[in-house]
Amino acid sequence: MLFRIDALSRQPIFEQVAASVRRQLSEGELAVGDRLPPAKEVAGALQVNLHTILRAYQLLRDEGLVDLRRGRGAVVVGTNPTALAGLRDAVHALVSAAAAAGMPQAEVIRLIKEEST
Amino acid sequence: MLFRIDALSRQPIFEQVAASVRRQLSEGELAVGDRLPPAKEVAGALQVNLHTILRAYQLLRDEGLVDLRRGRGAVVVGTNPTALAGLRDAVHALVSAAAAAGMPQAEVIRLIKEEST
DNA sequence: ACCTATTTGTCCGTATGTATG
DNA sequence: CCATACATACGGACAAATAGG
Repeated sequence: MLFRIDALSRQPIFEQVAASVRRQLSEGELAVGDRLPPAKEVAGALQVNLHTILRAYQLLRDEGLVDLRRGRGAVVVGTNPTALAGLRDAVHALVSAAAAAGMPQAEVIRLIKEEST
Repeated sequence: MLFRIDALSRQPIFEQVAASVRRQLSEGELAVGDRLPPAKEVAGALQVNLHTILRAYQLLRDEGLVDLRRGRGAVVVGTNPTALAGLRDAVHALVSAAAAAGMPQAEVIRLIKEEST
């Protein structure tokens, strides 16, 4: 996998790494189900700190592009404009809104059931 | 400002701090335009690392609740009435999307729980 | 069922940069 | 110019989940 980082750029390193992954996704060099290299490996290759790569990965996770799990790594999950992707966005939007409002999960589920009827 | 942290909780400290702010927002103890105490100050009071507080503040920023600027601090920009309005919309959008995808309610709730973790 | 290695998650500490006032 | 306060990055430590032997 290719990660090109410009140390002189004013753009943060973690942003550059995330952008690198996004670009490969949009160009089809990365597909759903593909696994990103372990953060430690990327950090070594780019000679940057492990945390910086993990931060990039976590950013991609927040964007819904990858699934991040301990012991398993980072797996591409997004990038397909399907009905399910829209649904995933809807879930994310709802959970974020609930968090912003300080609403507990149980109440969110109650609202879902109420709305479904 | 009150920040209560439970060191024994399995919930991360930065999440507890963010939740603390969200709660004060939803209860009107914090209003738009109010400024959160400097991260350094909170860190000192709670005896946790500065970064942990900054991470909580950045999470709140990502949720659209506060505006974060260097030298200026963290200022509340969002509040619960708007958040609650957005939440109603989010619930409606999700239920509609689930219906369109033919997804059963139980599965939607499972997704909510998964996303909430 | 057990153990080990892998990999992300969180937190701490420190240093330096940069925008604001 | 100077103090304040967030932003990024580095490094280290330990925890927790996963996978494989």
